Amino acid sequence: MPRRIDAEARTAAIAEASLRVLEREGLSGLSVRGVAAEAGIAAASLRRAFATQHALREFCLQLIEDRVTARIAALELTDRALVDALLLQLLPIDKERRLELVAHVQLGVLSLTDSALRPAAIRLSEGVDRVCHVALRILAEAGQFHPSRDPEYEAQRLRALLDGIAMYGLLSGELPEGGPMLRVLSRHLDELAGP
Amino acid sequence: MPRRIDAEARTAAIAEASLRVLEREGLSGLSVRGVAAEAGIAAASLRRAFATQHALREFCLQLIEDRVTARIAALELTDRALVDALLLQLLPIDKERRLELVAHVQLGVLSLTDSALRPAAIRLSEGVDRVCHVALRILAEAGQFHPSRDPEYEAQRLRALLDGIAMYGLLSGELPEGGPMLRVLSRHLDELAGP
DNA sequence: ATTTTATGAGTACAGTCGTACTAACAAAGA
DNA sequence: TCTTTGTTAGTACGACTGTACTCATAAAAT
Repeated sequence: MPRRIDAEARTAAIAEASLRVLEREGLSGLSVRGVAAEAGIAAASLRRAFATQHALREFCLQLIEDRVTARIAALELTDRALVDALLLQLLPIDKERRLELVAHVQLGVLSLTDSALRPAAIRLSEGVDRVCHVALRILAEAGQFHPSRDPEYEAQRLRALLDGIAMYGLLSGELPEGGPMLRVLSRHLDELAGP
Repeated sequence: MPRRIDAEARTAAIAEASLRVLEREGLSGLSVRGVAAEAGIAAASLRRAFATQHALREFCLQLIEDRVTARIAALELTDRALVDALLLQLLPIDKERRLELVAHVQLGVLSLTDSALRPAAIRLSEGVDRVCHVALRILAEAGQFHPSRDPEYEAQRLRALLDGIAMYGLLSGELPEGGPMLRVLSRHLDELAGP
């Protein structure tokens, strides 16, 4: 009957505008009017797509996970090269990934004091965990993970290392492709092949 | 002549109230009226101590550094036990350290979009770096850092690992003293003694 | 006792916030 | 063509924000 619109595309466009606002202005910029202006729509239209601020914030976290997942799924590599590419998707090595990461930590920090947002933040965190586990399994299948090493320990260590490198990259502005911090990650992965 | 007051104690009390507010309510709670109420003083008095919001936020970061530094200086341990204690001061293992860390990341994330706050945030970050370097030097002097290892690489790796564990601890609520994440750190330090 | 200062409480201003409306308009299905 | 739906734009409300005042009071130094 009526004016049909692609609701999914709308919400996705709004959420992507939200990520841009989050990176440029931070949490305080994630307002109804601000996001609507960034998305180029009326505030009332945004309000139709997301009835509350909480719904918008929650969907932003979901979008980040979706985007990272999609990029990872599109990787056409194997073995160590795949592991490298996998982990790089979670680090601020360029503008696109930095955008996601800034938005991610902004909402993650908000979730520390906004209990309603914690489930979504924890879900995203578990996704990072899964990536680390998968990365180590790929290394193992490629024979680049020494049998004497403890997979669970290494997974948790890799996860912490990854997060720490990401935080460093965010604070220092950028993570140059061949820079010292990425070399730390690469060297760490190298060592996993030995005992 | 006049009613003399301990300005230092006043600003410190205000900043400590700010940290409590930051942990309980997050960045949006760090308002003039909110902090003044938490500190039990009039808003105008807070405004006398800190003329702008930026001054207050900056001083909070400074206070965090001072508190951690003071705790570290008070440690009366040696060798590996000192290193353990040193690094634990930067992790959310109890309420006091969690308070500091939550406030730290809140302001750190704010500094991503508030360039005026970045110098202070970077200063605090460099303090963490120094702690990591010192920790490795203590290990080396205790003979628990294998000569074949690269000190600079290990310092950066330790720093990222520490930050990552801290972030995990914040998100998961608490870091139990003998929990898996602290065992990761301990085991990592163990490995530094070998080649 | 007088002077000097910081305090507390209060008021004010111009913004922004989330949320909730209304009303006019545009487009697609029946 | 008519109906249904989503769009804009605009308004409104109460609450909060940073900043900037006033003013009476309490306390320390002279």
